[in-house]
Amino acid sequence: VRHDAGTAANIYDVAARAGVSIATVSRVLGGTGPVAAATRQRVLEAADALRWRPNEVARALVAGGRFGVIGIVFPELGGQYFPEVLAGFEDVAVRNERGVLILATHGRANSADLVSGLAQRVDGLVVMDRTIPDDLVGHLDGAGTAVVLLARPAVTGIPAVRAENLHTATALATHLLRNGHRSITFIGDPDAAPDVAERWQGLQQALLAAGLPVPDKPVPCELSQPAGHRAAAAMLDRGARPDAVMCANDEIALGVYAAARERGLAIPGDLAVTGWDDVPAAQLVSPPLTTAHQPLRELGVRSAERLLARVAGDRDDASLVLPTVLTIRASSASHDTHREVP
Amino acid sequence: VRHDAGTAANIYDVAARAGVSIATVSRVLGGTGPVAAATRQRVLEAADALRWRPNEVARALVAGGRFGVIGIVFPELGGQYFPEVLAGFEDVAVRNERGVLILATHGRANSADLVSGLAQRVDGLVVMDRTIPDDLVGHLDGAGTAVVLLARPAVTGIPAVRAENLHTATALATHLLRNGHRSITFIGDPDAAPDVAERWQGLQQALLAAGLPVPDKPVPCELSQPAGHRAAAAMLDRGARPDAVMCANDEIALGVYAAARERGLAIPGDLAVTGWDDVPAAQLVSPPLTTAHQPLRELGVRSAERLLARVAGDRDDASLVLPTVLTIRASSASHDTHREVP
DNA sequence: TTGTATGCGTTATCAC
DNA sequence: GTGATAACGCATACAA
Repeated sequence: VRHDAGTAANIYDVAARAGVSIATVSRVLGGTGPVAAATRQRVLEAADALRWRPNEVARALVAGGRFGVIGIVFPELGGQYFPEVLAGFEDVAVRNERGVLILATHGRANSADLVSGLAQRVDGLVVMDRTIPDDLVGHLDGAGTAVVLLARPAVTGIPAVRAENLHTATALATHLLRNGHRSITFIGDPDAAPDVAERWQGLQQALLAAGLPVPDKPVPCELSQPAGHRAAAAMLDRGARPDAVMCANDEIALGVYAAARERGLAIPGDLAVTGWDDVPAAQLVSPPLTTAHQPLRELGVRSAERLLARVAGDRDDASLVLPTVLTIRASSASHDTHREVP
Repeated sequence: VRHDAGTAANIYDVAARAGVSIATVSRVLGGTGPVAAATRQRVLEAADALRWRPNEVARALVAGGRFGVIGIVFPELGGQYFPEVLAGFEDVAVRNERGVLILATHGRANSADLVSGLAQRVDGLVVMDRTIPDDLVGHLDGAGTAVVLLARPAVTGIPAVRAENLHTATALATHLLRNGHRSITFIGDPDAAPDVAERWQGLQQALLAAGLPVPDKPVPCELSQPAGHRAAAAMLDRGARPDAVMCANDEIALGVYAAARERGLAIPGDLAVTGWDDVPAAQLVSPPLTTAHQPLRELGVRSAERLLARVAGDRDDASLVLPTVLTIRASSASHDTHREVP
């Protein structure tokens, strides 16, 4: 006499109501093994009446830890970048009938524990940036949780999915140089993410190749608009006035816009600005922002696909680099052709 | 002789290595019951050597379905709105040591099944918009999965968390009327979300109160920038030229900006525009966009908090309405004071 | 303080 | 075609 209220029915309740054994109930719902049509009908009706659905946890336990769930670990969740990656990831997951578990480490000290816990509840994990130490990555993958890395270098035996940074950054810097910008400041923290480090490196290489002085350090800055605003304000207010600033992402660049506007500086007349990511706002602001278009959504899609393949036993550990497209707009034009009255 | 490779160790392996029973191992790691210091030490060392962590699935099975995971169901994942809500939700979850499982229904026909499946793996679920039918909401809550509704009306016994819409929309429309805008078109689909329906209703009420003709239907439009662009283009190209458009959200409004710009129409000189949400881009575009600021992140925070309370047994079913702040910027100024040359 | 035995809800392997 | 029953990995009441 179960199924009073509050408590969900279990397989025994259904079996009793249909007058069969639990084995038969399991066969009917799992579609495994032969069942007489009449029996199947009775079981289905009983399950329906009791609103019973097999318990996923018990199912996962007997399956030896197959959950039908994949996870993704972000450093943060804000901004435009991570949500777009997540959207692509989720799309693939749902298409393949997998649940999606997410975690943002926020630089917490116990990130490794959090991720270890997460790994216990998923079939596989996409790990982004430097959210956890390399040895944990290796251990998780060795312990039966498939792992794919995202936006960071690969680890032996474990594939990474990334977007191109170095060459695109060099090309972007070269574009600025061609437009007559000589002093170029990088705003962003290379230690914040592998992607940022590569962009900074790309700028350095371009300056070196042009025979220009290479700044030894960037203006450190978080990847957010308020941080970009503050960093640019501080820079400009202490009298530093480069020809151009190359920002680690679009949000920083939009913060620079605000700082420049406050100080009556014209873009690109007084200061050329470039971003990275090509967020929707980049083409709406004025002047439209020169940036590098990363396939954000596709990063999520490809990493999810690789992860599902690995969960299914694929041992291919080749990394994947997705193309980034330089997107030139008005914010990086030469001073001469775009001088405006502030 | 377990723990060869590839396979994770279990509690028996650890117990054997430490020379104790599995009960003792369980006690040590769970912190339940008394254990001699020396024994505890041996167990800890064994667990460490085998890199063993208790299996969360088995643990959940024993606990009768307590997973330490909460879930949230979105209609979609794109745009600026959902990610921000998610960020707030995730923050509360992690602070309370809970995992986060997400699902976007994308209007799929089998959404109810997907959500039912999700409910099997979480302690509680925040359900947003009209992603699943009311009776399923009631059933889930009755079957042991705590439920909190978000951005939609409450169901008997189940609380909802929402942001204010009706009064704010009326106030926004009244603001437009005061600025001399007489014909106001609503762009957005009231059937898309309860929030949108209330905004549309607010406009109707304001027009009615002002004794002006009330349009019988809005211009239907998805909540995205491209859709807003298309809808506005179609409207303008068929000669309809209202004084003002009130958009269901900011993304639609930004699409209207693009359509207006293409046609040489000045905002607000030829067409006043308002949005909803106050996304970051709203203050960056020119002219800055008049909108209504919803506490997006707080919607996520509050719904997560209510959910955790319900998971813990709280039966309070009072709903919560968060304040929305009308944010007047230049895009809704009167025609006279802001006429610009296109 | 520690060990033994049972149950959580399901699937799968046997018999029948 | 169908029914017992043994795992799956862990927590815990009960014994010792």
